[in-house]
Amino acid sequence: MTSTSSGRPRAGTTIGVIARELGVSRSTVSRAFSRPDLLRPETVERVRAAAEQLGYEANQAARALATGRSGTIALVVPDIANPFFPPIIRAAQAAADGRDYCVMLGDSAENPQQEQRLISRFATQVDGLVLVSSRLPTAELMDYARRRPVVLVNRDVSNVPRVLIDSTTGVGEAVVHLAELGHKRLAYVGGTAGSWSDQQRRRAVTAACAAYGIALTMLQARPATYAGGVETVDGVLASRSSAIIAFDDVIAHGVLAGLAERGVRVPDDVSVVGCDDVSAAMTYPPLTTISLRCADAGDIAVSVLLDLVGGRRVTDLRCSLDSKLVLRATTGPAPAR
Amino acid sequence: MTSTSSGRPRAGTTIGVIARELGVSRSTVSRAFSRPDLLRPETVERVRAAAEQLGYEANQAARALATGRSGTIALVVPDIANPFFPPIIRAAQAAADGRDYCVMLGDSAENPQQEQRLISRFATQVDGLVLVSSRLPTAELMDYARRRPVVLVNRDVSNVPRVLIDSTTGVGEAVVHLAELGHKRLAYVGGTAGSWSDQQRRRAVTAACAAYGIALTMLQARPATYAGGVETVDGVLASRSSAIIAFDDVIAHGVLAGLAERGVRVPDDVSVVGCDDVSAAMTYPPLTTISLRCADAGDIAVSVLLDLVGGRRVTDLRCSLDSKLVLRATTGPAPAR
DNA sequence: CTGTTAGCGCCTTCAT
DNA sequence: ATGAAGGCGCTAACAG
Repeated sequence: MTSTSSGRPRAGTTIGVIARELGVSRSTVSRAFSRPDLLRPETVERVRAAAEQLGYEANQAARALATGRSGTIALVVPDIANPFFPPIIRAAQAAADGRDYCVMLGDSAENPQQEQRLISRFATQVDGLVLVSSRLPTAELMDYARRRPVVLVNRDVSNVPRVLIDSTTGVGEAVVHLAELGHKRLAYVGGTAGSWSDQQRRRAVTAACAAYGIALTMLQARPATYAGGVETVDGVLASRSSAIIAFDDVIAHGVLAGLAERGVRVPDDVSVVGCDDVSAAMTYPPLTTISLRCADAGDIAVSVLLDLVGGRRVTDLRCSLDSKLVLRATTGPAPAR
Repeated sequence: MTSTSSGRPRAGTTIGVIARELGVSRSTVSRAFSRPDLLRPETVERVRAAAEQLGYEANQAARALATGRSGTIALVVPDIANPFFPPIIRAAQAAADGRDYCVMLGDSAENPQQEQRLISRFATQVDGLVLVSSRLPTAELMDYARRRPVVLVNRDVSNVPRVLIDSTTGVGEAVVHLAELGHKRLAYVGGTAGSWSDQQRRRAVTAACAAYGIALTMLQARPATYAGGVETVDGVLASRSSAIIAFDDVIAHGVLAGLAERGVRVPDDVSVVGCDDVSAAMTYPPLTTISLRCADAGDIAVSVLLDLVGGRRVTDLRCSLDSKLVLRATTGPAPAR
């Protein structure tokens, strides 16, 4: 027995049977749900009661066919298992749910072809899409956006609405912090080459280091994973940097592990800063990192998308979310030379 | 410009326009896609070419309305941001995609009410559901399963198909390993109270410790998070255990942090074992942990579900996936008393 | 305020 | 092997 008092939804309870039961037309039943404002409140109530009692559940497919809207949006990400994305997905799903929308999830496995396939598949059956860290060419994204509502996250394409998780301020703070600790040589360990985020961070470190007279070595974790972070350590050491800023927390942890393997102490010998703050607090030693507003991004992206779906014309929306440095245990004074 | 040679999908390309274009009936066009075996190969080819050229995309809603099947399944999890789930989700999505199905994702926020809401919402519009670590009462799950195809992951309800990520063997191996290292007192730090997984692990440690004459202290991280793990450390220390098995890697890391705060060395003073092996390898120090076949679970759950959807009658399927201990850096010989 | 009348785009018997 | 006709369940003018 379920706890609800209604009879269990017998398949095949349509507006038709409710209508017959109540001696009204099917339109009336339909309106009781979609446009109750057009009905006498009393009627609405009667219909709803009958529906409840008969275990009626609207058929979404039928509704979608009739209205042209599915009540569903798509969300595609490069890799669900990368801890950067779950907070975004979670917030996006919650936001959609709050507006009575469902979300279809796609994982492109960092593969543009797969991403394209997913988008084409989804495009025909959702009201709009959120594309996170898309790996697709700009022209293609503009193309998609022209046909259906699209919101980008962490991809800056003019004329398509986008929310950007901006690490600039956080990176700046990190460099200042390191400079104040007396560091003179810094290494940046980049992530996915060419990604919007990586480019942004490269620019930010470059600018900040220039401003503070810090020598900067540009490295790249390949692949952009924990293992890639481990391997990058030789390069870091070769550069004689006393501080490292990594593209993300995962790579930072790889760097940490690589450093430890070689007997380099953190933060005594070398300081390390991560980025994302998504697993940083849950690991030992606690990683000093740049905290990003990922959840906000998911939430906002969906809100914007649903506004678009609702017909609001948005003119080149570009929402930038700031970041900040969070001090924990992996940074310290530069060692004496 | 897109790379495909086909014209861009003009909205409103239906089987009707293809039919007219080719001078055939709509049935023929329809069959070219859904039942090509009923058509002359040559006809199929002609139709497909025209469709391609006109940028035809089947309308899923219409198809769903006509056939009663949506080509979509639902996947609901308690918390996307918990690193245990993404590998499952990822594999499930990939498996669905491979069979041309879409997946709707729901996050219940560990909340049974929310889970119920999501399920009701989804139930009407998907062909089947995968429920991961469901927090719902058994009776209710059976009820749902009676109406639509349902596959459970990590929840053992008889007569509903389920795939269980079994930690028993791994826990056993962990206890043996610890016993061989000379540990006499062990603490188990449990997770979400009452969850299937936690119960299973409790049983497994209890049995193994009994077999090896190890004194066991049962603790519980509350909440079942990193922070909860940190706080549980006082209890661990009070029990004078020299080894700890934690419910999952996240809690294990909390324990690690708590231990470090109090100056307890790992593994010199205390050994720690996690469970899941999902973030364990990507963190420093590398955590000895019980490796679970999460991705397999997602994959299998979806396969089974789609078999069910396809009409195969499954009689009380119960698939159990074994686990194994993975040695890394957080276990060592018991300290001399 | 409510009923009537047409579809939405596709699939599917039933004929041919 | 293909066409004709009806219906899936709902919404949306248009009347009244």
